Amino acid sequence: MSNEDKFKKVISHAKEYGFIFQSSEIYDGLSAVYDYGQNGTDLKNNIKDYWIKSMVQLNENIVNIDSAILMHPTIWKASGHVDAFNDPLIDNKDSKKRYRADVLVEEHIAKIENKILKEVSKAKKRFGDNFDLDQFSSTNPRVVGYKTKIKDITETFSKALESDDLISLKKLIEDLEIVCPVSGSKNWTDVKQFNLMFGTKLGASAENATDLYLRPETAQGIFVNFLNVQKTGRLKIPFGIAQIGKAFRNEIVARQFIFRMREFEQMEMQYFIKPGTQKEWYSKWKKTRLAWHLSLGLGKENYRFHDHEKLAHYADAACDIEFNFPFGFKELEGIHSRTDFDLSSHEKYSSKKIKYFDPQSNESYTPYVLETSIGLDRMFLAVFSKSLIEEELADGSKRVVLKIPKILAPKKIAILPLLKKDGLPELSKKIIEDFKWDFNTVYDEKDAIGRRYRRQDALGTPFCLTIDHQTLDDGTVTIRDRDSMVQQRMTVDEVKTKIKNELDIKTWLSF
RNA sequence: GCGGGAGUAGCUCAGUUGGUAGAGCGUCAGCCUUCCAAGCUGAAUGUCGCCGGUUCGAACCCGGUCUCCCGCUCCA
Repeated sequence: MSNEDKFKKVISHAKEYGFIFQSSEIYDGLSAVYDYGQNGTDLKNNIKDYWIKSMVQLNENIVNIDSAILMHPTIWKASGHVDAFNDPLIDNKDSKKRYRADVLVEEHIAKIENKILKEVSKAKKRFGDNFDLDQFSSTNPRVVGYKTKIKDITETFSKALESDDLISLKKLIEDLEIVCPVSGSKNWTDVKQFNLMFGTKLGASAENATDLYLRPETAQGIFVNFLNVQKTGRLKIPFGIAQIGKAFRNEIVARQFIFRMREFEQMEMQYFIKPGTQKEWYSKWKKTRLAWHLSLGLGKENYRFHDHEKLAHYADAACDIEFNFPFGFKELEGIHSRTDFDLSSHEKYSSKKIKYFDPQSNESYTPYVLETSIGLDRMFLAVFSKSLIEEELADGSKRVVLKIPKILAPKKIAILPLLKKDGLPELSKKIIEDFKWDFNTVYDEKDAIGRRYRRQDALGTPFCLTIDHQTLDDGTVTIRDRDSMVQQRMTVDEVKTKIKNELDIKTWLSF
């Protein structure tokens, strides 16, 4: 099966079995927005729970918060998003390629700088030890010419950028005769400004409303609450603040099902550390986070690290944990060493002191931050797509089964009376009463038992309990395992113990 | 945003040069059945993505639009 076919099956299975629906479907849908259905919500909540347990419950120095989606607009200036999430883009009409207009100009400048370097190295060869760089640069006519050119371009360029003057930016590209690297043509469209943040308004009356953004990431809610949490929680560095929540990005192109959505959910943890210790914490969290993924048993070969070469403005080291999605290896989680960029920046913009006082060393400092940030929807897609298996059985028949890690399965147990008579349904319901306090339990009496097993397979239910006449006599039931299809007869108490063992969080999360 | 493909039942899809919509699977009710789908009987489910146009008549032709998939592009 090709990857594309496989991906299509993932998407239709997700819909058919109540995991994911397109948002507003009866109104033709809303682009790149999806709803989680009855089973998808269970799975998603179980993923959240697995993450929270691992990150917060098992770490006494990591706490959980839930900050608001709406935040003070200045936060996004301090965080850098107002600048960084605004891209001027331009298309080449011949090659149909799109470029960032500012990058085109920057690359052009870099080319001129290269020419200077060439001149310098030529001169170095010629003059040997007598070479005086400063004197050469200020007197060589070619170099001086290049330098003037760069100065002129930079001036016009930064003026245009600062005032968001898109017309001048286009004119600059035309004047510099920048060509498309692909088509080689100078046939450009106008420069268009794209803002990746969703705008909204605070205040019901139009004239007094304040412009706000829906948060493009959850991290800032943690940074701006750093002191609140640290002081009220009496937390000592190193400590972490975790948060699960929605974020919004007005992606230019949102694609690949729930991989890139306009409204999505992040699970983030910001770990506050002493400056200078970021390298060791970076590698420690890389290890821990990968181990968390591997604990689910989706296959070691499906994960890899991808180190960022071009670092974001806030980072001094960064990498992604990539997962082998049906459309290839793509980012699933980011691990970033964010330095003190965010806290310092908020200190500056808010004019409030944001420092940590270390009682042991008696010094006060701005903590460094190590971030782990995972896309919850991507994690869902990773689990779901890798779990969907179409296998051929010994008798040649096919079976579609969702081999979701059992700890994450939306429904844990299906109670199935072998026959719809002789008191078996009634007995089954009694057993459900017993199980439903501890496990998400479902009941099904319709159709042949084999068909019911397959139905549960398609939903990923790990255990099926079959109630038959022998159950009436001696209280034993048949437990059937989703993955191996093996059946065992045992008492209800033994079943309980078995399931509790298999779903034991301690076993899953001990790594 | 550009290019390509697509949209008909819950899912996968068929539908003749334009004549008022079907199949398989699934679902539901019942029968049969003592442990792994594809046994029997019956039933429900569609503004043929949406809007407009052409036509006596449109799932089909034309225009627009929305949505999805792929490639490019973008992606803290």
